[in-house]
Amino acid sequence: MGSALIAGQAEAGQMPERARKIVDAAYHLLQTEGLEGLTIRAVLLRSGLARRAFYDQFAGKDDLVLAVFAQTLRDAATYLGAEIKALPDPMTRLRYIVTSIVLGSEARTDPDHQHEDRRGAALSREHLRLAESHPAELQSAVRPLIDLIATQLADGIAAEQVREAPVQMLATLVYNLVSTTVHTELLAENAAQRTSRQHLSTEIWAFCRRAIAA
Amino acid sequence: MGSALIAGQAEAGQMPERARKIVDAAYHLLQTEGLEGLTIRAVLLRSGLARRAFYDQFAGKDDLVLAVFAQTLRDAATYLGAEIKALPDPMTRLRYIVTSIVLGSEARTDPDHQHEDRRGAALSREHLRLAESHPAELQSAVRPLIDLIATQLADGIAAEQVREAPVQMLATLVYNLVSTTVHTELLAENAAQRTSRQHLSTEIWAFCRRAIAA
DNA sequence: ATTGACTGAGAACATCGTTCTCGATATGAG
DNA sequence: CTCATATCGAGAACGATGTTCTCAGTCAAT
Repeated sequence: MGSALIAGQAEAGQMPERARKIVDAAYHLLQTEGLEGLTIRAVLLRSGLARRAFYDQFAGKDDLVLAVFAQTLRDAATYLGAEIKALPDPMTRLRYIVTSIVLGSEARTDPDHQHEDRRGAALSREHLRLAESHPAELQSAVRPLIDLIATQLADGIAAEQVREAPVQMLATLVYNLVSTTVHTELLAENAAQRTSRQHLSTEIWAFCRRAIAA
Repeated sequence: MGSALIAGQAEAGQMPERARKIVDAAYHLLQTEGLEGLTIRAVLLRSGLARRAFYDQFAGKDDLVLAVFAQTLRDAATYLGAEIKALPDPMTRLRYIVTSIVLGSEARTDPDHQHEDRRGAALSREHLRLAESHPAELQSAVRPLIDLIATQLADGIAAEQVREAPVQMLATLVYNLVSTTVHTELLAENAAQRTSRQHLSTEIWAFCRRAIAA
């Protein structure tokens, strides 16, 4: 489980094939090399395209990052949205969403997956910069996942499991808390005094649950 | 109130004068120009020092940012630590700390203060990058404020106002939530559909209060 | 006064995002 | 089939940045 959170090849959509190839290259580069490795030159090298082709499809690097952002979150929301259908009530669903984001690819030492955090961390890092330079685009990129959370919160309010509050804002708080904390904590941890991921996931959920509970 | 949160000239400490001048220049540059304006060349221009002098005092740009980070948070912790002494119980103190961070320089239109968010936003933006490249140094830079929060949480537990939980982790969660959310929200807001800062501060505190309450 | 370490000023280098140039290739009209 | 025009790949070029290097000038100690 959780692996589909990061599976995402660019879906067919109405995106030109060129753009799709570029986003795929960036997606993979972010995963293996981190944000520092995501350069236009590297993307072009990996996608086999020309410089010109890139600037035909994207307004600039920010535009590309935004596209990767949107795709990752769209994939995650789609995957989680399907997973939680089987769960009985809003609170359980929220817990599943939150812990899935924290646990990500299950913290296994599997070398195939050890880099999967990097894209998430990189995107979190870009969050604030994009919020400053492209607020509208960022908001719409994050919307799928925020909306998924907000929907569960609204259902939770209806079921009187969640306190009455602005769901959009509550959802944003939850998302920000989870995404930035996860990457701060996980990156800061020395293998030695390592807070286990499972433990972190439990604590974050306890925090969120109390914060939103009726 | 709140203005001392960002007053900070570099305090005397055991820091060489050269380093202090550089940090001061960076501090001010970050405030007026934002992260994009913080370049080594600009710092040198503003401080009147030579390139060599900079690399004598700091290992690189990251080292400088870390120093600004540390100073800002140390100042904030010192200021808030003094302010809350007058307050009666841990929960009230926590509320004061949280809302002070959110409200920052009181959201006034005072042109002297309108840029004060920029440094905070810039530092938040650098948080994750530094967490990845200099985890230990970052942690010690953030420690003063985290510790201040953790102390109130511990007092709160003793007074049975706060649930029993790992205070250090709880403090980290609160700090991350507040700092990143504030800057995400405040930067994303169009002057039109603007969530008022006061409102945001109330919501965040409600969120935190419930998350930590006994 | 001479030597030697230190240091200021900035040239130089590598890398980045972005733009520009140019020649090849493809395409459509006559 | 030929030629004119548009399209596009390949990469040079530009400006900015972080970092390192060079080279005098300065200042202190012997």
